[in-house]
Amino acid sequence: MSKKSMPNKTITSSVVTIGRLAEAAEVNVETIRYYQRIGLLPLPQRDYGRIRRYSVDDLKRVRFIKRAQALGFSLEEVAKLLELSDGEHCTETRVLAERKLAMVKTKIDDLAAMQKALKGLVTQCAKGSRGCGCPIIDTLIEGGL
Amino acid sequence: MSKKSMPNKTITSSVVTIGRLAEAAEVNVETIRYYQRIGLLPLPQRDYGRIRRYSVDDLKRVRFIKRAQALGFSLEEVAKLLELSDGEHCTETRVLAERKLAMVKTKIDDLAAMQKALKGLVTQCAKGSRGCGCPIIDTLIEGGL
DNA sequence: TTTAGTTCCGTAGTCAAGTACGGAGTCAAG
DNA sequence: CTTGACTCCGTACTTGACTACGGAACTAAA
Repeated sequence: MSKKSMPNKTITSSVVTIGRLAEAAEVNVETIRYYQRIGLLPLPQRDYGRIRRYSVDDLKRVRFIKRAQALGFSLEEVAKLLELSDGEHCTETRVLAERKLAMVKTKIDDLAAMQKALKGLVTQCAKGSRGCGCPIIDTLIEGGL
Repeated sequence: MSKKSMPNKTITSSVVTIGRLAEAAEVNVETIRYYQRIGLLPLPQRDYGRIRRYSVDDLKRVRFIKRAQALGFSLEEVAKLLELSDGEHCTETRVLAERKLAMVKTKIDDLAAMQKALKGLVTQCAKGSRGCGCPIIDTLIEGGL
């Protein structure tokens, strides 16, 4: 049982303990408990004895949280995104979704600009031109000195 | 002089004090000082008297930092990105740039997936279909239950 | 020349997001 | 039925990224 190995750990049994969930999601056990405390993760029923059992859905949820975070969303924002999933209240949900969409679009545009700059840099460096700097800074500026 | 107003404050004079720089970049004065302390922002010479003067380049730099942060880069990563700008050491720079490029690509893909999910949600909601939830969570999962 | 409004600098406090700890309870294998 | 690994829970500590504070120095306008 390797601790940190092949990309993407899988849960074979669909009902596991916190330890195996954490391992599969590649986070600390305490992180799971933390997410429960702040309400980001539901505390599952304890079907078998005193110890809680987690499902594949829980794993998906944790992974989603982690990746959304890597995209610059705070846990509070992630919570909002997750709310959309199980949303009633259509109108409300829609407004929120549209707001998030705008946010996402900006991020994509910014990253695309950054990508372009980095690509340019790599090309320059490949050519072996000396002093291969590039004005990366300019990539994320939308006017207004 | 409105404190928080029109998008994108401009620096008219190209040589300003820390207060005006902070205002233009829409950050706290202390944030500027913090960035200087950790070496993210160069401390400018004090040409006129004891007080430091900042240029448009400094403003650009702060704005870049803020936007890169919003894209999920830590200040340490931002520092690396900025190093690329004034980079000598072509080979090294290139390796780093390529690594960052991969990172950026992943982010863009993730965001694109999220965008798609959100769009789907908005459409569903617009149709007024009841119980308009969507599996946003699934958007950021690349296989491996 | 006064003086209100900065700026400077060091140090300390805050907030989000974890991480660690310790003792008691639980479970599964031997 | 013991034993070693794991879980539970509360509380406390840590880290990254600011944010606030306070007193001395500076600067520009009246």
